[in-house]
Amino acid sequence: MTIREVAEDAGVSLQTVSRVINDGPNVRPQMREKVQASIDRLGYVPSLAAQRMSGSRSYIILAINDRERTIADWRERQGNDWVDQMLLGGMLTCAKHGYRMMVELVDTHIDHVERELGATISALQPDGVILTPPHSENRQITQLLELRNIPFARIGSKGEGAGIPLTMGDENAARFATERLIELGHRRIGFIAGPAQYSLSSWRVDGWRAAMRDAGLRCDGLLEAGDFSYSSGTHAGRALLDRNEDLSAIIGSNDQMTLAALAVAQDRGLRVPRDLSLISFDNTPIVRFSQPPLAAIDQPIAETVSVAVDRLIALKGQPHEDGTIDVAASLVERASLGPAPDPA
Amino acid sequence: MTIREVAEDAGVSLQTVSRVINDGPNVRPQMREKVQASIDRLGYVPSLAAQRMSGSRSYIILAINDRERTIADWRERQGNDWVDQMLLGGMLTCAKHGYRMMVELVDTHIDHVERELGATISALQPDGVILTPPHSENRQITQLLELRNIPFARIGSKGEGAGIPLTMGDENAARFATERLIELGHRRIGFIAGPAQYSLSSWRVDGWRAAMRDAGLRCDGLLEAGDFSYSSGTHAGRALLDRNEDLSAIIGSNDQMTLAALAVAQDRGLRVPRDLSLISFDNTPIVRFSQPPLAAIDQPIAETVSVAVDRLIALKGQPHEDGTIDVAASLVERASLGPAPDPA
DNA sequence: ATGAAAGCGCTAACAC
DNA sequence: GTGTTAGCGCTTTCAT
Repeated sequence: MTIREVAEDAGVSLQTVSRVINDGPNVRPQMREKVQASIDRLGYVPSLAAQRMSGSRSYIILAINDRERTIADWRERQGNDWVDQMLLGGMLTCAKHGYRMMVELVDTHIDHVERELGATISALQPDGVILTPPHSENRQITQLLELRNIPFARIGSKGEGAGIPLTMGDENAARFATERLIELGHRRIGFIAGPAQYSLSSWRVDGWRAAMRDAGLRCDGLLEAGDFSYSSGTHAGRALLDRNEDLSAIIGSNDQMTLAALAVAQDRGLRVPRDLSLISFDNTPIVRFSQPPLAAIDQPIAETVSVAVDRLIALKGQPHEDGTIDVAASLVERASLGPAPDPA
Repeated sequence: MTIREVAEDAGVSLQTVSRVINDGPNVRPQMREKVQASIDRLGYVPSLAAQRMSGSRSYIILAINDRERTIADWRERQGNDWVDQMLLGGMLTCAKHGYRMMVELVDTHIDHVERELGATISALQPDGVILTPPHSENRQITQLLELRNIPFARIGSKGEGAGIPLTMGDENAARFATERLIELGHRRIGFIAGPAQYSLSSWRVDGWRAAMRDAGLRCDGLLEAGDFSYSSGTHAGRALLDRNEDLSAIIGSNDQMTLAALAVAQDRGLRVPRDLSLISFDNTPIVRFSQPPLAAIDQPIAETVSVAVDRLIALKGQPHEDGTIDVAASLVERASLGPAPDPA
């Protein structure tokens, strides 16, 4: 089935068929209908490769994830569904526009980034690329894409520069979680930050700090940083509890670290939420199954990716001018969240 | 960067470069080296679209999943990592061969299957397709692929016919799980089967039946069927417990149903594993977090998909002759598994 | 062992 | 509004 056969069938030129396919101008409605009828009857679908070849779009959006972390997540089977949520938002929205989403894993820290990504770009020639942390702020990557003139979205990035910046309300989410704890009577609220190479780590800290400050509370000794791993959460949890006898709540910057903090607390005989409340970030599936289940800031990954795809396709290469797009996260309350213990 | 520039740079014809790229014959080692040097230096990577256009392979393997079920899993965020495991096995193995994996969701039960899948095939022109249950045994789909001459793998399917059949040791796994329970002293072992439209449902039943028979045990009243949903597991669990006072173990054909059976048992005051042992199928992430964690047959999805990709690429369109490929599943023992209660 | 020519299916640019 | 022409980057013949 090629465009030629459709043209013959409809008794028109290739070009007219092409115009119909691409919703081009200068086709009489009547003609359009006739051609469309042939297309439908013959079950014709244009070849992506041929469309790409003739200089038009490739109809492919490429989503890029951190290779090492993603593979580790898959192998460990901890239920992290980041990729699934990306696919949910990305594939469906791509499909809506007649695009396809492809997923690619790219190493961050090695020096081959350019070669690795460059090769993928050359092979696939995607119409748009979606970068996720920590790639979103990798200069090598953003520069490569800018240079090659590939529109891209940066999830978890706010900087000016090229590419569409999108965030998931990190600062507000942290602020809101903190405010909720304060509302429940908590005064000493510890915070386990993510690693510094993720900008969102510091945004979350900012939100927490702001809420504490607004409530007239001090943050001294209440901040620890981890690297998103369970073990770093154990370490941070211990440090916070060691240092603060009066600690009554902890906000962790992801689920693994917060689960670790939960384990530390329970090891020390603290009851959650009676003695200690916990709020996590991410809301991956497993937090519903801890004892008690963890309250968590839900990251709207699917929607963010969906918005990114929409923008990428709508922009068609024109630069994005509207500043950072923020898709708000929300707090899912669960049993790990309770009123502050009486100041006995 | 096109093949032309490489040819000029190396001072050879386009053809020679093409031969080097494709490991073709009739190139002197010396020439090959020279061209490869140019390729490396210029960072040339052939365009997938152009390769496809000129009649050769598309270097794309398409993995097809059930649309409704997959989207439901993603939305519900129950931690089902089937797609992730497919990607783990599929993407990495594709990459090893210079291929890409694309994921596509296809509706099973509607009559548009042919149009829907046909359109995808026409657009993408994949070099191979991987079918997962229940698509693996959908005649409309297999016939379409056969007709279009697209090599495909059928996961969870044994029939003769076109396509490479692959299974995950369903019968043996069920048999082994049953034998393990018998070894632990269990005599009355209930089985919750999956829905009939999945062949693997009956294979698993067969394995259980065979093990029971070999041990001289009867199966009467011990079989219930669900549809893989939690609620169907609740129903089946109740029926089994209602009917069999002496029931001491249940094997469920997937995690959701087995978790439901666990809840039913606990609702009735049964302690697991003291009063009732449970073994599940799938071993998705959440079974580690139930109380107690569920012993489960681990489905080697990643490896199975990896094998499928390998075969698909190796065969290059020649028919597969070696019969069903079986990738063995294994039992992961967890706290839901214990000795049978004393026949007090 | 290498090169030249033809064409894959489509769209852009131009003609009418 | 519609048709014609050229060419995208590559691999396939086929010549040499």
